[in-house]
Amino acid sequence: MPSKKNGFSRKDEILRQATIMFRERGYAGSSVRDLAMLAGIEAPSIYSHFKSKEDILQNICGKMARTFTRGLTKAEKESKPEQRFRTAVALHVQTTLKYADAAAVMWNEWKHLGDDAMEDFKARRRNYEQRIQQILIEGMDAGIFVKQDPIVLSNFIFSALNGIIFWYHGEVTRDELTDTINKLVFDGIKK
Amino acid sequence: MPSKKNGFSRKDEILRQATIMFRERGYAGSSVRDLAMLAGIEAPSIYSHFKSKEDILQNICGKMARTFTRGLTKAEKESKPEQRFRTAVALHVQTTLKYADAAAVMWNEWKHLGDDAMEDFKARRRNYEQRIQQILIEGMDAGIFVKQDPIVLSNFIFSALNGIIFWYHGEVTRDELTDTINKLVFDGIKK
DNA sequence: CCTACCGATCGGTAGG
DNA sequence: CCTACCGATCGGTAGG
Repeated sequence: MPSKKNGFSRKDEILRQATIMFRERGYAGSSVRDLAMLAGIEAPSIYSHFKSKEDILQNICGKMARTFTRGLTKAEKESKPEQRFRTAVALHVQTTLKYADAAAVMWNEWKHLGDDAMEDFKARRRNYEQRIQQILIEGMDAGIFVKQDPIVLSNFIFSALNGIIFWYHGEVTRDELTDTINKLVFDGIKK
Repeated sequence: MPSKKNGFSRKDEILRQATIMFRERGYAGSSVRDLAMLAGIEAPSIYSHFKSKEDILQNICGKMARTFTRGLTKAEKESKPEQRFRTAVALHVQTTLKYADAAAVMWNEWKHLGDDAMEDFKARRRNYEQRIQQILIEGMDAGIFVKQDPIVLSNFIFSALNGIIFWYHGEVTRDELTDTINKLVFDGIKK
C-alpha cells in the first residue's frame, strides 16, 4: 500500500501546501525548504515526488487550466448563445471560488513557468479566450449582444471574474455572487 | 548640480528600471545586482539612494497609490452621482494605462511590503474603496443605479478595470477602450 | 525518505 | 559611487 493515508498521498500534500504557500508569498518568494517543512518531510525528499520546484508550479497551473477548459466545454453544449455565455460565466465563477488558491497561483505565477510549460499555458489560454469570443460573436450575429470588439469584451469580463479571488471573502453567498455578477455582466449597473 | 542628467536623476533611473523589472520577474524574483546593472552602477551603490530593496517597492507603490487617489478626488468634484462615477471610472482607466508598469507592480507585489508600509497601503486602498462605494450608494438612493451590494459592485468593477493592464496591447485606441468600458459597466453586454 | 553537502546567489555593510 | 567582502539562504545532487 504505497503512501496513501486517508486517500491523500504525500505528493498530494506537497501540492496542497505549495498552492497555499505560492499564493501567500509568490513562487519566487517560496523556498523548497519551507515547503518541505510544511509537508512534514526534509527538503531533499521533495525531489522524490517532483523533478524541480518548477515542476510543482507546472502541476498546479496545468491542473487548474484543464479544470477551466472542462467547464467551458460543458457550457458550449447549451443550444443558444446567450445560455452558452451565461453558463460559461457561471462555471468560471464556480471554478474560481472552488479552487481559489490554485486559481490565484495560476494567474499570478504562470510567468515563472519554464519556456515549454509557458508556451503550453499560453496556448491553452488563447484557446479558452477564442472559444469565449466565438460565443460572443454568435450572440452578436443573433442580435442579442451589443456589437463591440469581442477581444475587449471577453478580456474585460473575464478579468473581472478572475478578480473575484482577490477581494471575495464571503460578503454575500456564492450563489448570490454568481447571480449579481450575471446581472452586472448582462445589464450593467444602470437602473 | 547634483546628479541631474536630462532632468532625470540616477534615483529616477533606478526606480524606472525597478518598475519594469518588478513587473516582469516579480519583486522576489528580481535581484538588486541585476537592477544595479540595468541602472548602470554597481550593486552596493543602490544603497546610496534607497535604504533597502523594499524601500524601492514602497516608493513605487506609494507614488502609484497617491496618483489613483488624486484622480478620485477630482472625480468627486462632479455634481451628480452618475457623472462622479463615470469620471472615477474614466480616470482610473487613464491612470492605469498611463502608468501600466507601476500599476501592475502595485497590484501584484504589494504583499511583499513590510508591516508598516503594508498597513499604510491597505488603509489607502480601503479609503479609495469606501469613497467609490459612497458614490454608488448615492446613485442608488437617487434611483439611477441598481440596488446591489455596493462592496460587490465596486470590487467587481474595479478589478475589471485593473485587469486591463494584463491584456490590453492596443487592440483599440485608449479612448475607444475607455468608451467601451463605460458602456459595459453602465449597460452590460445585452443589446 | 534521510544525512551530508555543494556551488551559486542573495541583500546588505564597511570604509573610502 | 566604488572595491572588497560577509553571513544566510537558495535549488538541487550523491549515496544510501
